[in-house]
Amino acid sequence: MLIQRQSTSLRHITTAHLAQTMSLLELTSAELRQKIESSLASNPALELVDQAFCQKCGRPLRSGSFCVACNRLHEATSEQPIVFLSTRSDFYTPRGSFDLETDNNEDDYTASSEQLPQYVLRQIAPELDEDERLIAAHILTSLDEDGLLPIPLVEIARYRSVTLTKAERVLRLIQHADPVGVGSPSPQQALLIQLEVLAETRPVPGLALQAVAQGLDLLSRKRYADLAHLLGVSKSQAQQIAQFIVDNLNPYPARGHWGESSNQRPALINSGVYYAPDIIISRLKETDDSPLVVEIALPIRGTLRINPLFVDALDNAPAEKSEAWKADLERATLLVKCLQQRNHTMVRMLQLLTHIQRQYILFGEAHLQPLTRASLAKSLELHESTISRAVSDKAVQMPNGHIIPLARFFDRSLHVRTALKNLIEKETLPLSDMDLVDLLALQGYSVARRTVAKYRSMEGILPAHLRIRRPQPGAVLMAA
DNA sequence: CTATGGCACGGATT
DNA sequence: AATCCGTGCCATAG
Repeated sequence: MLIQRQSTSLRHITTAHLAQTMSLLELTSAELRQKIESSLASNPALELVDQAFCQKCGRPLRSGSFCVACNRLHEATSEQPIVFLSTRSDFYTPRGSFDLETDNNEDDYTASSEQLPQYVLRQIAPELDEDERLIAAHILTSLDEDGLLPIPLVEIARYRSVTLTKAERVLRLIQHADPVGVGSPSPQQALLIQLEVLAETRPVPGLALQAVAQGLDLLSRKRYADLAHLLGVSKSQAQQIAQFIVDNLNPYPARGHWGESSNQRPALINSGVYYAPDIIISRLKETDDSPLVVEIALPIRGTLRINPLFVDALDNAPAEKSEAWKADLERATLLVKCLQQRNHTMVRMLQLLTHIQRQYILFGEAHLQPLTRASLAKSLELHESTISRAVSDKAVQMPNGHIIPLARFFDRSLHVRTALKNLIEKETLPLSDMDLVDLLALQGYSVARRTVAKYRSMEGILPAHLRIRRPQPGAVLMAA
């Protein structure tokens, strides 16, 4: 009702409204959370009520997302997935006291509810003396939520009045602890350290180092052609290197690896800490015809709303403050509205998306339905750029626990590639690309010979004449 | 001569 | 408007 009361005054800023709705859409829940936190801190008109409300009827709720009366879970069918906004704890990487004012208590790291810092510290504690422990604690509590160190190390050294060399030693230990690369000042450094550690246990393509060191921006922009040029190799080799990097490294150590490729041993990079997905999909029951349950991360626990006290205070506000307060209220209302809009769009999109890709979600990559953002936009009657934004950078946790980018749902060729992989795995005699074209055609996939070659190299599979007849489907990654 | 990789073009997608 | 992706043609390796 509060919102309604303001809606008249809102009318004149609908353009701003739209603009902000869009920008909220493309944020991941973690990013959105930051935004909300900062708005909350700077805008007195906003208030966070530590109370959840049933998403159906709006009644106060003790746990879950629906009240008992509205609990529709039993109505779900295998056709109709259940999609709702959720505050389940998996979505939150607890990062405890991060108050801007009071982060001067690095000393009592044990008292903090942070998990990553503790986890790292426990690993390296034996190698540290008392002083160094304090430095480590300082560094670890300063990490941002990606596990990177946003402030210069010198500053910490100066603050702790120790030499930079000493601080560096500590940082180095931290970086080599489990999530490898944690505490690095930049994603690039994190990657370099991960390569270094990785190289201790298995061969790493030498060019990967160069790619990260010199071509990182090309890499992240997927400018493989330029990257290839930089490294002096072919484009597809460059792509293979990029693939290797994506598969094995993680520029944001505090996030878990962006799953898939089950043959990756999680020991090294993975840890108790993982990147909280934006969406979690699970089954209601263990059966194959079970309805899907889709939970969309709410960026914050509790409910964000306009503070009623603030509205009351507005009436008898001192004249000179009145304007500023009104502005605050407007911004706050806007944010709340946009948030609702974002949630609504996400729910609608996921509903349809999970319905279409049900087979893929349950039975794996071979069943991915080729789907474009455009067609989804059309059936939802949304603009395609809306879908693009809603999809970009989001992470989904699948029923099998893997965390993948939401964009994977729109892969145009994944099903063909997996069919291809299967064929090659089952082959007794190495099949040439031409043979593969025919076999794929038999399965209903018509692709050109050249395309088969491309898919092969995407999957890191060697050409026929270099494959052995052994049934050894292991991960052949690089051919030097 | 056959199997593959490189490059580049055109249409689809974002 | 920018980018991605499948394909055709040609060069090269085996």
